[in-house]
Amino acid sequence: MLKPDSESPPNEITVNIAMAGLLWRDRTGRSVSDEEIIGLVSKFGECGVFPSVVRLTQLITKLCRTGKSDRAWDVIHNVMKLGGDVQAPSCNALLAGLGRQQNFQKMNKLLAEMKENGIQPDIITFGILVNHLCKFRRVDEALEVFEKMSGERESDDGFSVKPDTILYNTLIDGLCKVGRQEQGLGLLEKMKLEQGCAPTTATYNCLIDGFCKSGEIGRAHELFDQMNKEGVPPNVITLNTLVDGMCKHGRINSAMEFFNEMQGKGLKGNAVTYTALINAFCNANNIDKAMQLFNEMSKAECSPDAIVYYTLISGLTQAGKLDDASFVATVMKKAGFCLDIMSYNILIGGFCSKNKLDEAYEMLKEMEQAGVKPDGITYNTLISYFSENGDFMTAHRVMREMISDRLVPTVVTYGALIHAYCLVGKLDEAMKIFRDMSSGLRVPPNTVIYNILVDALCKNRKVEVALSLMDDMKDKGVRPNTNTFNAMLKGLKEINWLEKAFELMDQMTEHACNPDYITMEILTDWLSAVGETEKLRSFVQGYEVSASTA
DNA sequence: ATAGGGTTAG
Repeated sequence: MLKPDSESPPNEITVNIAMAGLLWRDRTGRSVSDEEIIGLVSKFGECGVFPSVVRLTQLITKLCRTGKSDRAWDVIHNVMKLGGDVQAPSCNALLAGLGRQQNFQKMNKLLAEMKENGIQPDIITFGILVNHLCKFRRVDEALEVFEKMSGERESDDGFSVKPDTILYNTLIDGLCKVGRQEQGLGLLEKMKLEQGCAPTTATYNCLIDGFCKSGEIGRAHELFDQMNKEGVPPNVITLNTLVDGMCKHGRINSAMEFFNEMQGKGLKGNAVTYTALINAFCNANNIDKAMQLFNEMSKAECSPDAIVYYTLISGLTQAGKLDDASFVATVMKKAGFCLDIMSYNILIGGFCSKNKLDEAYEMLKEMEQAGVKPDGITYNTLISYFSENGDFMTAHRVMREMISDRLVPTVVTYGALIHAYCLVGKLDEAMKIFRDMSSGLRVPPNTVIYNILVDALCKNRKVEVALSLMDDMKDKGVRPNTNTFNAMLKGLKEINWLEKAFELMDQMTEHACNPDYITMEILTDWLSAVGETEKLRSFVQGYEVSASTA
């Protein structure tokens, strides 16, 4: 390694050349550890020689990318301490690293230290801060940074860096992603008033998406009209955002109409457009139309990608058309795509639900040949299939395979077994698994697990045991939901334990568990039969009884 | 900086 005390005195060039080599590998091809490079920087630094801004930034970036942002922090501080010239790009690299770790405390600290050390942050610095805050939905803090950067607050912590279009777009997107699109509109007006911050297609796309996601399709469409009027050209993302928004809010026909209208105007769709539409038609049980759109793609010179294939395979599987689904999988492979784990899982689940175990095994074999490892969901699907069919031996065997495959059974794995044992009336086995998972196996049961058991216990007239499970939930901090109470109330109705039912109704109110139509079905008959309609009336008061069919 | 699929237990 180069030493500061070699014949010629070290200078910036020496350290840069040394680092340039060492960041990758040294002359002999030996890989050099990060610590050696850090040591080098430190050694040179003590002689007053520092890497260039570019080299230092490269080192910081590398450290952050390999999860060593703590060391990156040390390096920056060391260079500062030794009097080296640290500039914004190096700090930005560290900020980005800290941002990926959601370490906002340190990000703020770094910003403060930049100010202390006279390092002028740039627009990128604030871009990183705002971007990461928005990504983790901390939009109010992002807005604070935004106000601080331009020094609008007239306080001494302003930085007088002017925001640009990208920063505005980031903020608007952040606001829209948390449902604050109205506030996003406010920023749109603000940026129009500023120099060099003209709204772009992306600005409108973010806003349109915000209104689409909140179901305000009309407002979204108004924005679309507005951007056209202002001469901001819509692009395929604008098109897709609106098409998807319409599809997701039950307006498939409007979506098709809009798509056709745009195509007529020369704005072509792409695979994303077709995914939205195919997905919508599958969900609306219109497989024919979905297939038709799929076939139209090649004519429109828009070849399907893996997601389009997945969407179709998933839709066909859900419609029970397994033959068609595996045919599409074949076409997909012929087109040069590989099925991913989700596609395999969908197909395996589909074959299991059709009781076609041979085909399911064939898929397993195929995925092994394709080098796609089964994951927890694959195993859970199989465990669920075998348990549901009463083959508990095989179910347990598959679970052991799962474990030897270094996968951890989850609450869903145990849930499948518990549910199946309950269905065949083997409550003892179910309770045994429940106790195992919560004690030794360290898989905390959730509401679903408790609901399966409470329901089964009540159906088997073991109401007292079910009640004790509800106490257990309380102890463990697992929140009951409407289904829990429904199961319990049904059990209480069977044995006509009225006082306990009243108690539970009060608890429902306390837990803000809205009664649904099942609750009402149980209570209406029962309470009117025993002349307690008044109690029922006061119970439903203040609730919107949901008409769900779940 | 902006658009699409998210599969397993009640």
